[in-house]
Amino acid sequence: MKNFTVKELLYSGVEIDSIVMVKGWARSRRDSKAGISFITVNDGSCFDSVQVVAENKLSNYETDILRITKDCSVVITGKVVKSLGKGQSIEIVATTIEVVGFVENPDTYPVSPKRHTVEYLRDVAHLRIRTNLLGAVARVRNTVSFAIHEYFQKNGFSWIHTPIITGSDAEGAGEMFRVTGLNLNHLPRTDDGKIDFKQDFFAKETFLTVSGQLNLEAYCLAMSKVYSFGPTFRAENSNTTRHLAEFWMVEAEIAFANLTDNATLAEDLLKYVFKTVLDKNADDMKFFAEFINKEVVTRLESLVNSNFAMITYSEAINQLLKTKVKFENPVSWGIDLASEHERWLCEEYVGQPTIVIDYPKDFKAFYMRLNDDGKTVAAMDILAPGIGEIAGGAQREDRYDVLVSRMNEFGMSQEQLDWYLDLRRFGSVPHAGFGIGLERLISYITGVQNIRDVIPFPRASKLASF
RNA sequence: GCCUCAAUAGCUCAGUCGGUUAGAGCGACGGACUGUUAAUCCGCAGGUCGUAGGUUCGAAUCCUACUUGAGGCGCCA
Repeated sequence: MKNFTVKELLYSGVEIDSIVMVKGWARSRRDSKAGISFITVNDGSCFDSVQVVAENKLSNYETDILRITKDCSVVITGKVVKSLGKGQSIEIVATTIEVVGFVENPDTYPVSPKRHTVEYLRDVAHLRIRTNLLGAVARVRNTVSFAIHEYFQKNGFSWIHTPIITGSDAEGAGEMFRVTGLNLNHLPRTDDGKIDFKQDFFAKETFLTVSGQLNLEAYCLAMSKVYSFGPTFRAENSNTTRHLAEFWMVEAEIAFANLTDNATLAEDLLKYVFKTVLDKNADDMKFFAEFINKEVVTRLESLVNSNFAMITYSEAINQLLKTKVKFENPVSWGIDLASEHERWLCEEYVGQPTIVIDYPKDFKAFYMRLNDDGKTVAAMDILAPGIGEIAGGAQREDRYDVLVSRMNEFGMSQEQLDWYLDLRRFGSVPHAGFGIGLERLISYITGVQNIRDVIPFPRASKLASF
């Protein structure tokens, strides 16, 4: 007898009268005194559950089947029939139902068949996957991840596994977690009382990566089109709906390219991902549209068929100065855009994802290419309504002298990044890249507002359970 | 890190001005009914009111500290 996933049963045209086996978890049980019970079974393969009809002539009807509660694990064998009821085209008339694992204490089982808040479900992250919401998120996350690889692979990019442990403390993207093999109770000291990292595993200070970009640039200047996709770590004590201490980031880097090429690539990638999700996860997206945010489907559909808006920082400042909307943070050329400014720009002024380019050099990273005006750098941020910054990137400074002087402005030691400067000495080319926060992207796609609900087991300040 | 708000049944919440035995919905359990699918109806059980102090004749309610959570800001993806 063939084993089927629920998805195969519901959507692969399994023939009526086929004898099948399906395994999963009971979502609900409803009894009819006519002598039958209805058990819906979900196995995570798709949003919908398959309905199983259990007649009271089954040998374990009284002893087992009438004791089935939400999330008891079951193995069903039976015949596929056209459904007599509404809500599904087919159902399974069971010949056997084996309850593999009952749920102890169904009265206090954390994921009872009722609405739960996402805040509560975070405390039971190991069980929350059995809800419609978190199951749908998990499937979309998978689709997004695979689509990203698919896009790059179809377009000639190589996937580069940039290191997780880094010795560079100059990446500048944020506070870093330390990596050490030292015994924290007996730290070796140098003569002047500082910690002697020469005795540590790597014989130097090391950290978890905050970005694979610098390493990725090295591969870019040999392989032309590269990307990395993996976990990233930031030790910032950020307490928001859009920050995590451990998150996944996609970074792309292209050679012989400028900022426009970069923006085009990012936009094309995002559209591909949106289209793929709409295509593969229509039922999950329908659920988000119904229960989370009415607009998640329509806004993705319209994005796929339109161009992202692009605006320079200077134009953005002009518009922010023109509007009658009052901001907490005063607007003038030279300020870093605050959340309220970004939100107004993409939500009110433009109304869709917006690429802001050419920021003042003073608050952007040292590696961004200085524009000819001497005041701005070739940076770009992609802002998404409801989320804020979803991607950030830049054309890189490819001129050795300019890069060195920028590093000096930032008070950075050349010694530390000598290898990075080498890339400008030996066959340097204009190149550009960007990073996309995977969780922010999923948050935007699904409408699930808190980033902690779109990653399986969130790590954030004071949060490392499970 | 800063600001604001919150913590009462398994979950979501109500609880008036500080006053007798702390309530509802959902869930669970029992029953009725039904090809049901967020079923419906009836019934029953379920509480050290986040923790520790304090004020008071009396505290879920007022005060202090702590813990945890949420939202906003900053940092950013």
